[in-house]
Amino acid sequence: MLGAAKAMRIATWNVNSLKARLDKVAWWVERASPDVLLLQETKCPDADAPGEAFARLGYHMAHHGSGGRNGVAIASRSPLSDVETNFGEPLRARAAEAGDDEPLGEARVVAASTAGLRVVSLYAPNGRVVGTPFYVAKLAWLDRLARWLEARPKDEALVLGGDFNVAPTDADVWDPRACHGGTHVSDPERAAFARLRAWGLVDAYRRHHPEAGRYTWWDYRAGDFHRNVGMRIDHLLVAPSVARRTVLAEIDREARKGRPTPSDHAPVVVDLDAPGRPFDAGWAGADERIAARRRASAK
DNA sequence: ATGTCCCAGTCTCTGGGA
Repeated sequence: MLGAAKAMRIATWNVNSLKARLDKVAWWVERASPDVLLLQETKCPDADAPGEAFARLGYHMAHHGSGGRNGVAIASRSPLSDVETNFGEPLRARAAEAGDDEPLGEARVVAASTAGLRVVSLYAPNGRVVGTPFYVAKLAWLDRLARWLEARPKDEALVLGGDFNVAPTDADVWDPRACHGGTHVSDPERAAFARLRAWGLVDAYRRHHPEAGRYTWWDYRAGDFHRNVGMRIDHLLVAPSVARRTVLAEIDREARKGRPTPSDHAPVVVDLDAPGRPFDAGWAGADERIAARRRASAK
């Protein structure tokens, strides 16, 4: 080998309002120093996207949002080109033609080329309740995502990251029985996620971490984070050529802690190429502390 | 515990969404 490629760090994070979280995101950028950061639920209109703040941190930014809800972005230390929003759909016309107008009309995808990669930041619909029109629209959106993917060249250095709102297996939820019948875990949602993997995408976190109990989202209520009552619904899915380059993957639960209020999601991080510095994502000892807390509260 | 947080609009409170 003619010298190892320089290490590169990619992260995805649903920040639950980029405006409310700007200081926390800036702190985390300093902490983790990602080369590429995929953001979801910015809840910003494009005109209010904090491009200047990111420029001061050393990042180029592409943002797609209309404010209020949803909103996605890509921040990269390298320039961004060929920016595409919502899979290149004209926002409403072709979506309505496909019979799944609302979710496709929302700002849920932005893609760009940067640092030799094609990166996609996505925010899948929540689905609310199984069997509702919102759930049906979520499945339609995931189907559209799969069809978009299946039309891509197989040898592309693709990174598909974001909040998929799907926990792929029972190992990705705190209690399969408690979750049964809800969204994020239903067979059709899991089949939609499996279809992305069947095409060839690799779940980068699982490639490095087979253990259960590792989540990316915890409800704000009822102390769910401190009891580790969560789900792994944020993912970095990477093409085979990128998967071979991954040397580390982590979920940074430190980012879910503290005040002012954090996002209800934690960032997912993957490092490519040469091993960089180790990443203490805050899980060391956490399982034992959570178990002890459970034993104490059960008494 | 129906438990919190964020946003927009009705705007120092309420309702919707997650």
